[in-house]
Amino acid sequence: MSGCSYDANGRESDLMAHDHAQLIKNIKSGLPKDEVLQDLGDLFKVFGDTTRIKIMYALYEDEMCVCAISELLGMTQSAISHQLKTLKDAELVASRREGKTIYYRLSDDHVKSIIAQGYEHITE
Amino acid sequence: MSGCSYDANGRESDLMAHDHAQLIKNIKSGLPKDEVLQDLGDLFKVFGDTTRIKIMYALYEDEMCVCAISELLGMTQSAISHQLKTLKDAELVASRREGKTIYYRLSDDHVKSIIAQGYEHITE
DNA sequence: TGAACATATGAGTGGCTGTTCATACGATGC
DNA sequence: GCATCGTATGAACAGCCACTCATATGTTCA
Repeated sequence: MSGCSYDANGRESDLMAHDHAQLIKNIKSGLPKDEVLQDLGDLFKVFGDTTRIKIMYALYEDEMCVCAISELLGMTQSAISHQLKTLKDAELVASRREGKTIYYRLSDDHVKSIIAQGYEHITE
Repeated sequence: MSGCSYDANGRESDLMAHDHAQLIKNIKSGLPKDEVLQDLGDLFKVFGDTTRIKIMYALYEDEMCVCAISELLGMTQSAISHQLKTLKDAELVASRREGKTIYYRLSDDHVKSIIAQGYEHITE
């Protein structure tokens, strides 16, 4: 397993250098459910792509239509559309239709907060 | 290119349904440098994995050694060590040595903020 | 209805990434 | 020195993901 000497049943072993069992039990009880942790990872996965970051930044101030985003980023309409779907599935952007055009906007203030925190981290 | 009718030179075209050129110029000037956007994506990529999320959550309250984390998550010491390296390279965790044992901790309050914001987003 | 426009979507593909396995490194105690 | 413990690391491999290409959907206008 882990390699260091602990007692898997929760009792302290003579070989133990530090008390794992109790610590682990405590931390384990404080952790969110696996499902939540999975969802959290999935959410940040959506942030973890430069194209999607650019899209979200583009929508930071105002809504934009798909072709404007495509032009702004110098990328295919198809590529952008696929990414917008990903963003929408994660409920990070929302859209409205106006004739043939579909305008996308950030759906949430969390998006800005998360990006802002990340920005702070890398620029400090 | 994008498929919708805009004038690539920045002038309005008769076919244009909405004024891309000026909008794009404005937004483009407000965007962070490509390098920064790349770094932002790379940062969130680190958050975008369940194992690493679990590790960060485990370190939320207190530091832990590698083998304790391994045991907590029920994963190989090697797997955890690899992920800790990823986290350390992103400066999300820091470590200190105490004899043979190496303790890891969150290196930054941004980590907590980012996770907290993400948590809010998925649980609202 | 048909043509043009704006966007969406499915399949396919190359590149990235998380885990495993084996092994190396560093510290402690004998 | 040598054995052992705790951790790090390189190679290899499987699964995933962002883009491309072709095509479909939905809207407007004539």
